[in-house]
Amino acid sequence: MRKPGDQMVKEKLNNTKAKLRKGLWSPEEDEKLMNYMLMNGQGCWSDIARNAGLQRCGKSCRLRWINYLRPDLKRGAFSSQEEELIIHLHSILGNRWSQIAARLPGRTDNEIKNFWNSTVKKRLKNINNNSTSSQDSISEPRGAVMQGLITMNEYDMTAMYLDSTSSSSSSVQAMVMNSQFNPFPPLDNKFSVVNGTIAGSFDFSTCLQQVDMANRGFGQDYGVMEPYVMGLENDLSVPALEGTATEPNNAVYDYIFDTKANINSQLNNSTESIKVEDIVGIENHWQGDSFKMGELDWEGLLANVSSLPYLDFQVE
DNA sequence: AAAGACTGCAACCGCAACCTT
DNA sequence: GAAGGTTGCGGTTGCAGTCTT
Repeated sequence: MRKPGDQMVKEKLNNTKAKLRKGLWSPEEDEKLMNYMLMNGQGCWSDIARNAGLQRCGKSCRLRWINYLRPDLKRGAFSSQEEELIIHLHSILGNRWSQIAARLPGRTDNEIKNFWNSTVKKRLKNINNNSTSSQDSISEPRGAVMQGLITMNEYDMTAMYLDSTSSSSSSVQAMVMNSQFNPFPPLDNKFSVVNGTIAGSFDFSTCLQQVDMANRGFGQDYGVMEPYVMGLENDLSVPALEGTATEPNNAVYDYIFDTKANINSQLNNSTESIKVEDIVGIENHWQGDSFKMGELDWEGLLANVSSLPYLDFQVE
């Protein structure tokens, strides 16, 4: 970075800095920047700031243009479809807001970040609290997991997701120890474990959420998390959940937590990494035919998701 | 009606990566 | 290769508007 060598340069810099405005943009400033951008297009931002007659730094101009003035920006609240997509993409990408924004036309990374940090996070947390309070005999986070395993209410799984990501004991967790245990039954054609052992780590909650989203698709409700339970039943000799969706099955969640602990200890010693697409099989993630939602090409968007770059999960 | 608490969001900050000289 | 300059990103902050008491 620049480190001015002499006092004169320093003073000049300070004088320049002192003139620069900060804080909220006035309508006049917006107009200046908008006009300049429409006339001249994008270029070097510090030049733009200067040439447009703005007492702002280039960085500030860039931010204002990208987050507010750009003509292709979509205004207004997020639709439920966008919300679903954000939750889904966040489960894959984490806090890579720019990458998430790249898959939501007309939305900015800042907007999505704010939306996540205020609306989504809070909503999921509330739902999680509600779901666990109805199971007061089961402690956290078990209550949440139990609830998620038993029912498929709208946000059970994402509530679990949030619960686990905010819990230090299960922040970055692993799920799969060997190929016999497949956390993604609907995706089993894609899920594979390297040499019988997962060679990296990923969020335990994420895999559960993947199952949730994969089973539901957009707007679908399967009621019970059947494939997950079937996976357990077929492969692990753990009794499947029987009867109604409200009966807890201690064996199932005990197994999951034990497995989780085992995997964690394995992964702590692992030095390799695994690609997320190997795990979730994104291109086969979405069931059903084409989606038509609002004005967006959701099918295209989802296809676009399949082109996500590989993500290497780091072992903690 | 007023004051304090809460919320949502625009904008800033620091950092890292990349490009240019 | 080093240093300066720019861009882009994610985390954080500050403030205006809204809600609650």
